[in-house]
Amino acid sequence: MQAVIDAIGEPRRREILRLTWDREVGAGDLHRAFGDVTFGAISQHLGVLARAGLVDVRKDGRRRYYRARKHDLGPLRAWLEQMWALSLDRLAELAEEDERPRKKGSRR
Amino acid sequence: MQAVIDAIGEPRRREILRLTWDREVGAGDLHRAFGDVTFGAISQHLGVLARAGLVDVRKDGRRRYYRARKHDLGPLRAWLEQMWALSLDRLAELAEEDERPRKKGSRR
DNA sequence: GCGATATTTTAGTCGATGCTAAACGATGTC
DNA sequence: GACATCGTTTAGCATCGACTAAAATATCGC
Repeated sequence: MQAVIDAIGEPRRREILRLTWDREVGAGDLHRAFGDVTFGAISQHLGVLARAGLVDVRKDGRRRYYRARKHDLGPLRAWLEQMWALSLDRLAELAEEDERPRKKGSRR
Repeated sequence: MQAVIDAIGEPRRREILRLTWDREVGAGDLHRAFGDVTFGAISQHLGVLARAGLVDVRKDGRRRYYRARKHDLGPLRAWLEQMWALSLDRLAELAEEDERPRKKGSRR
């Protein structure tokens, strides 16, 4: 949870998540998408995101492709919803939204 | 948005939000709830939360009562939901791959 | 193997932020 | 008014994290 918040607390990391949200993107492409920052810096951000479990990495030759792991923003979402659920009568509405696929163990 | 994330990025501030989520709490009571930190530090956290618009303050004599403003965590929630919304189509595809019993999308 | 390419890791700098202690401000009580 | 109580603000310090430049690692083509 803290790791998730730390990860999305940095604007560049949010941008990386956005860019990789529904397709793989190579580290170099990500770097080029920014332009005002070093490759090293981006790599470090990717490291943070990976350690927080928010991106997947696929290695292909000397390239590395990153992709957001949407469902692992879940803790944050759950936290928010729990906050509301504790007090709000929107509980029913939230419960409806919440019936998302609960597939095999992709929990953490 | 950034202000909201910064505000909840600090564990103590999250705890303050939690404590004031559905009732007013005096600054002194909040301080006492922590115990391992100065009154000044708590006051500073309260300032951050207030500036981010995440708490209301009510002044009564020399006391100040704080209370979370739930709906102003909205930006974060909206951001999260937007992220998911952006990938809804793809999610639908994925849902097909899963052996998930096809139920109509209860998404809004 | 050698050099080029793609990425990560490391060392060091700098600015932001949380903390404490102390000064300050405002309000209640005598 | 004098004094205590409740809270905020300030100054200074320490830690953290984002950044750069450079070194290290890995893989490709020759």
